[in-house]
Amino acid sequence: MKLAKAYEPNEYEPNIYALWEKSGAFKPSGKGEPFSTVMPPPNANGNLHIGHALDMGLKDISVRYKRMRGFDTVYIPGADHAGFETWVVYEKELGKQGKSRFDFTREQLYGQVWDFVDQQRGNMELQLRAIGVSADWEKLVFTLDSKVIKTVYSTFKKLWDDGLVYRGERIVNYSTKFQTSYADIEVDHKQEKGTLWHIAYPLIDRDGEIIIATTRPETLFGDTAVAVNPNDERYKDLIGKKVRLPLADREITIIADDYVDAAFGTGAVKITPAHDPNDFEVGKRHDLERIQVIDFDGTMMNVPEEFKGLEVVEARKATLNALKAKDLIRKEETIEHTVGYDYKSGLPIQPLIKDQWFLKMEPLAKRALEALENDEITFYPASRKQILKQYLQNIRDWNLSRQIPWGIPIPAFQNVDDENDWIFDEFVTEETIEVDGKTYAREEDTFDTWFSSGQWPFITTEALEGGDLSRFYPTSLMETGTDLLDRWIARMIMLGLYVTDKVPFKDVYLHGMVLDEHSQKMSKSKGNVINPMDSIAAYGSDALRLGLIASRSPGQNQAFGPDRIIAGRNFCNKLWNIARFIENKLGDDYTPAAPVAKSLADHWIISELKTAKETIERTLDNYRYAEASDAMYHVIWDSVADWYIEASKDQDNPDLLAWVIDVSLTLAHPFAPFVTETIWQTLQWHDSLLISETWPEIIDFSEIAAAEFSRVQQLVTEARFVITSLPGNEKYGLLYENDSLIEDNKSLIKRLAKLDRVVSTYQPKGLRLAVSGRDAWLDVSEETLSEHQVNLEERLARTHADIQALEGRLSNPNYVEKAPEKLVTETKQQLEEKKAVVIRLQHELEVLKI
RNA sequence: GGGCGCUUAGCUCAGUUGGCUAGAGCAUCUCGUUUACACCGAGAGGGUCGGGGGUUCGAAUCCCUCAGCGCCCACCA
Repeated sequence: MKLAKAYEPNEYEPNIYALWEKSGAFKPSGKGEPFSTVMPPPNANGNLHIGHALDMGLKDISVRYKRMRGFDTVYIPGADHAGFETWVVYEKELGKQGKSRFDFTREQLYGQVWDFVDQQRGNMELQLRAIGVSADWEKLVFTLDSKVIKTVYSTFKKLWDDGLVYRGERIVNYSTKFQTSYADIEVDHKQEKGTLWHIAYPLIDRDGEIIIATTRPETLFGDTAVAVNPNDERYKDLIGKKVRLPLADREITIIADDYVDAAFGTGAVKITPAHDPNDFEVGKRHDLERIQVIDFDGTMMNVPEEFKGLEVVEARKATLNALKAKDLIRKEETIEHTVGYDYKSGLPIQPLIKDQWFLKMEPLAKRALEALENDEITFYPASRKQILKQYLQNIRDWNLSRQIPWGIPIPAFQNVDDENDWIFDEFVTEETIEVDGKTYAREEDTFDTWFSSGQWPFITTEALEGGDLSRFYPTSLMETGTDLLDRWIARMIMLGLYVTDKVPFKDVYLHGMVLDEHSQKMSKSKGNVINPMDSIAAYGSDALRLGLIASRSPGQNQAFGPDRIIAGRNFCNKLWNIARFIENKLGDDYTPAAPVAKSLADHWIISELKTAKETIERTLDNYRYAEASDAMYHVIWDSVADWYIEASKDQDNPDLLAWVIDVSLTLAHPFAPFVTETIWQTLQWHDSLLISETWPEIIDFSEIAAAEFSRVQQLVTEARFVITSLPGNEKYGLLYENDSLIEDNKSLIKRLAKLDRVVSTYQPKGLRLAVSGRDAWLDVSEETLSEHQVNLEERLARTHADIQALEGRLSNPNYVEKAPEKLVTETKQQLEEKKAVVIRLQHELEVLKI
């Protein structure tokens, strides 16, 4: 088959993917040591972004590489119902239809979102295929599959039985926009300027007032105390006295608590247990009443009529106005403080009291810490392990409840006659159940998505059931974004250890964010988003993958622009054209025989491929993808294309040429799977799939012959350099004296250096190629030669400087004694070579002067 | 307040046990229609590796310090 002049990825990629999928190449072989990785399930609610392309691409490189190296390999794909994330998207859809969640029952909503997600999912899975992931699709797990729910429930039951799960009234981070609570780590903290208002609370039973300082005056209606530090002399005799709460016309007591910092504000703090986590704690210590004044929809409640129903922002203004009217504001100061925001809506998070299911994290974190101490998991980059440890050391209990219908229902029921009587039951499709003659009502909340995601490795490998993938647990590699270190990685480790007694993965690779070409975060609003599907359509899947991994190191955010994709595209085309040349050279009826190195170039290219292969192995074994890709790129472009192909136009060795293309394609396959497989399929001597090939074996070659070829290269490079610096563009001949290397490689050198002729002579003249270290001259005219005197002198000076540096090093006794012997020997050798060059150059200059 | 990271060529970045003349892609300049490729070939220019100090025979790499940038965590109202 004849190849088109340029590689057109879109013509081949879908067919190649279908070929792989149909052949069963993605399935584990059942032979060899297991290698497994689990896809961080993309949200089933939309399109993949560039970060997915990076994430999936990196993993796929490892998977393809390990598969070729004979591991029993599996890449388990997934899709995430993405509870809250999907819910937000769906609620927006409802809004467009003029409806709200309150128009439907929980079952109706669940069904509707299910259908919505079902439509989106197919699209997402097609995109994963376009990216080229070699995942075992038959093993795909959706986070709402029954087996997921079953495992999640059994884990919850175990936690319940072990007393690690509890229901409690706590201040939770609440999104009034989406009407659900968040986990602590989902709150976006922003440092900003705010106002600290000093407000006078009049004393009762005596004259005077106490001035409190607050940034949230609107919560004043919920105050149930004023607190001061017990050691604060200013307020000592006020402790226990009562004040009149302005506007609310209620009496509250001044209490003493160590929590209060006498140096901050006025040293007196209003205590609002229902709307501030610290005040909540103070309230517990002093047994204070909790008055909720902000409703779950973000409007005021339990307040005087004029404030009722106001949004928080409005309520603040109204409260301040009312206080001003009564002349109770003593001072306003600007302060820097941190405000928690809803990461999704951008609105402030309201701390509100709610009964929620919590998980006691300390015992779980303790085991995770032990595993980290014991180096049971290797992190790439290593520094993230320390960060994770710190997180685990300061861990807080995890709020598992979400007030959204889209998710896994929490399998708990409450006795309708006794609010403290909760039982575990999986019969969540019923609103009420009867147990022991008592009626129990279903918990309406669902689990935080990350509670199920946190069990992903042992769920997907069916480690608990001993399914046919259970041999892959613990998984080999977990690869995801750095931003998921605490919300996902930490939880997988903790829950993995808790449920299976094993760490869920051996290696963790964390990649940074893909930024735009000016190092700005990509976002729809900035309009700087690179869509992976657009890139694939324009340049091909391999180009995108090559571009994304180039020069990227773990954990580091990195800029990315079209230049890199284009460089990847160009490489694919280069590979394509190497193949075209070889196909043309070998002909349609070529059948390969055992390759044997004949020419110097043959020995050299085998040596080059060997070095590259070893580099790729060493780097890929340590997930240094960029370096591996770089080694692959350069051996193919620089060594195979620029030198070996050129040399083979002069001295051909068909069997070795076939071997070189095969090895090149195999080495490149993990990085550029589509183009390499496409080419493989067109080479008529293959009837197999490249994806299922084994990693190349290097054939015999002579180091000496390979080194000889390097010398030919040196001479050619020197000749090219000198020729380009000469005026005009005439062709020159090469003269040489008694040099068998040149003699034996005459026509090769002539071709590579584009010389007119190469002839042996006893009377050399012209320009000596002194730096090449050979007795060779370019046959140039006397005029050209004298014009080149300056050039020669420059080179002589440079060589002298090199010699000085080398001699300096060798004259240092410490260097000679302490540096490795090999290094010292090399230095000596270099010195000798440089000296020889000087002699040649000097001789040349003398001749010129005559 | 605590922690982490970054600062290397015009741009974006590699450089993992300290060791040849510090690399890549893109960009720039010169030349090139050679029977794979202009999505190309040949060649070139461009860096006191943020500043200062230290350890070492030897530092982009290790230590200290200063400066600038970025991120994460944390209940100071």
